[in-house]
Amino acid sequence: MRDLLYLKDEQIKDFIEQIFYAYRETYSDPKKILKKYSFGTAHHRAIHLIEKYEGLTVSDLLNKLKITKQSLNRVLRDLINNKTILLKKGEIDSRQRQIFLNEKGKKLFEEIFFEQKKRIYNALKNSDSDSVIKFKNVLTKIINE
Amino acid sequence: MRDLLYLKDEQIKDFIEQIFYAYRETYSDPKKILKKYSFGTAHHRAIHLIEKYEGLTVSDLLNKLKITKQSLNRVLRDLINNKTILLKKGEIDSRQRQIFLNEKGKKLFEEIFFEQKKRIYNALKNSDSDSVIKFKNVLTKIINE
DNA sequence: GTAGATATGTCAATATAACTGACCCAAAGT
DNA sequence: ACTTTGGGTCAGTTATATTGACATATCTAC
Repeated sequence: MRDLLYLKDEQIKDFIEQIFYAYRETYSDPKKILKKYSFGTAHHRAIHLIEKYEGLTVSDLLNKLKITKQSLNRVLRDLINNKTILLKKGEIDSRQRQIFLNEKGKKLFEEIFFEQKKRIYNALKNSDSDSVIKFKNVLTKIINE
Repeated sequence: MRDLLYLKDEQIKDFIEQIFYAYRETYSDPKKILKKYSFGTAHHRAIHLIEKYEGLTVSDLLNKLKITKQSLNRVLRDLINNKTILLKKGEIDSRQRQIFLNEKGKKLFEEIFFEQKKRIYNALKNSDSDSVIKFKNVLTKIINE
């Protein structure tokens, strides 16, 4: 049997604590910028995914965020009113809406990302690629567990 | 110069996305148990830290959670009323309050932790110790950046 | 020993982001 | 034609955080 002595409860408690801190700090960094636009972290998460998965549908976004459509709708409405995103009818299925950042949204994303990437970049720049790969592998396993 | 080609923006965006998922999933698992006691994730985080740092003071907890004392106070009041925690006067400085889980709190913690540890344990059990160490190192760097 | 700083607790109002439940329309699939 | 799906919306509620003001007890420094 594999040696699991390094995997004690105290180690697991550490991870649970650290995952909280990592999330909180990572999403705290761009809050000042968001506030300029009267947006919060809910808007931030949506913008992040819309940039990363350009043209994704409302239900795609719902599945990633795992919130109710009522909650998402408030966020999307704000972003539309602010001219940060635009919705297009789905090409294949015209019931669907595909979501895109417009020019203003792209600029906002870059501003947010500039602040947010610093933390990750600085943490990783002194790590070797093996550490980066292993970090990602473990993170993926935690998510898909 | 070190080769940083593996550290592109798209990789960093992945990490930002994955840190969100990892946090959300890790803290979702015990929500059913918390609900039985009419507690939420705010209570959960407090219980976790009180268990891990037994006897910590109110200001220690504030520094870890990084919320206002008014927010924390609501949580602590709920936990005290529920007889989950108890506060003792600080031994050295009697202005301080040291926080402890009582018997009921310890049982609740174990119940929560049992649910929550599964995800982390299963993710790590098939990883070698090098992966676990490197995962922790990167996570620590992200937090302390 | 008194003045000021510190640790904690509390009242009140507000903001953010989520929830449940009900209902609507348009378009697609059968 | 009928049902299902994707999306939007109204209304009310809950959970968790905020700001600001103020109170009390205790410690520290002079």
